[in-house]
Amino acid sequence: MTKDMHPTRERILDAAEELFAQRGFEGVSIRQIMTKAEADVSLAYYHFESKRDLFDQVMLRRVEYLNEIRLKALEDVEKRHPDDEPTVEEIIGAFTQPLLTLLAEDHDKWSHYYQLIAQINNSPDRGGELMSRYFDPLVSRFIDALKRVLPDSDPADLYWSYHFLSGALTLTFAETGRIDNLSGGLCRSTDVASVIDRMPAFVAAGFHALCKN
Amino acid sequence: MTKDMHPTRERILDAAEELFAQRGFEGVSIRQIMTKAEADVSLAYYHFESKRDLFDQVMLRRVEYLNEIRLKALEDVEKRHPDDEPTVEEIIGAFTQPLLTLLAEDHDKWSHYYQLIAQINNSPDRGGELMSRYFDPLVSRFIDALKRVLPDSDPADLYWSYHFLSGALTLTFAETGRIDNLSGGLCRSTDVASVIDRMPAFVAAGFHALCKN
DNA sequence: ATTGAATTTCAACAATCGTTGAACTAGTAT
DNA sequence: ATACTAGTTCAACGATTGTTGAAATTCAAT
Repeated sequence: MTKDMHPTRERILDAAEELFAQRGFEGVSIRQIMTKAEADVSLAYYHFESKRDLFDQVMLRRVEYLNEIRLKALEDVEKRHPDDEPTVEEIIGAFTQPLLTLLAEDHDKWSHYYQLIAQINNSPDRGGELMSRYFDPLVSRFIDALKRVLPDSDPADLYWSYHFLSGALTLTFAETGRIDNLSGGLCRSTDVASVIDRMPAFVAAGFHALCKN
Repeated sequence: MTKDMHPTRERILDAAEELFAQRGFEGVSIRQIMTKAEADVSLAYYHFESKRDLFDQVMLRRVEYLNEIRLKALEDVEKRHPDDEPTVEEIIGAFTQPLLTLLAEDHDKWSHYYQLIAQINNSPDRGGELMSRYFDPLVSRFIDALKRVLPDSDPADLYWSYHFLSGALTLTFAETGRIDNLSGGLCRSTDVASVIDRMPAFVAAGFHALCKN
């Protein structure tokens, strides 16, 4: 139990995570967060330095764990192939499946955090900067692995392929309900199992089409 | 010249479009918009009913034209195949190329509007609702065309494939600069030509992999 | 020159914003 | 009992928010 377990601090982070995810940083006030957390407004400034710091701590609370399990998934794939090379599908699976599995297993815990990531990834203002800070070391590790599997491909093709993957993945995280409308209820944004079944195949085919050897 | 050409109104819409795109609806104040538009604060309420109405008019100003040219592109593809069926690549090209061509030809005019769409598409709050209102009639038309080309595919596969396409396309529109960081400058978010060269191939391969006949 | 409508300016409103300092409570160690 | 620290409450600050009403200006039509 090395985790910071102060209960009030955790309640504030939970409330902030949900509200930031739904309405963005500027769309939510400290008062709304503290009302949802059932705590006094001033407690926000006892446990955090500022609104911006609160936002940063919301991001930091879960990002480290995510990067850990995704790195481990990639290392497991590589260990499974001590002599030959893994497939593109296996590497992409290591990138996406840990996230999707968490979401499927405990939707209430992860959905808001993923929605927040979706918003940041598509935010022209500081989205690139924030996503790079939190995820690029891990992403570079994955792209290196893909370079090894596709050694004769143009690196630009690989980066753009990752870009398309990133867009597809984070729109899934946003869970906007649009696919529900569009399909007349046939598909549901929150149906993670359907995404697990389909996204790796879709994305891997895109990589193969673009990053030919 | 049937367009509404009131110059002040257009300047307000231009300023609002750029600021909403960068910082979101709640991240921008009327005063900031009117300062950029070099007009008095009250003029916002002479030309528009409210901040929300201003936002809606920013959206409406360009959406009709976009839907027109994309529908025309699809009809052109279909006219080119009076007897046989067009390819998946052709239909996806009709969906994406008109948008990307506009962006390549007049980046200053369209980039902010596209950034706004990227943000809305990934906004958990009202993103699904807004995107459906503005684009779903057109999108349904495209999915129907794809159903005709892939008659034996599961419709759910088609809707999810479109979902992945939508995510890849709108993250491109966001132009966050992340691919610039990640690739160490090799790729640039604003390089539309690179996207035109790659996205249709990537996405079409995904459709084929998922929506087999 | 005068009317009248369209457009713009100026001043202000109540509400809410992020943030702070001082007082208060609870519990632990001396 | 006392002192100390962590956690919490209360009241308020200056600034900014969306919005409005009335006055001033512009300009074409009479």
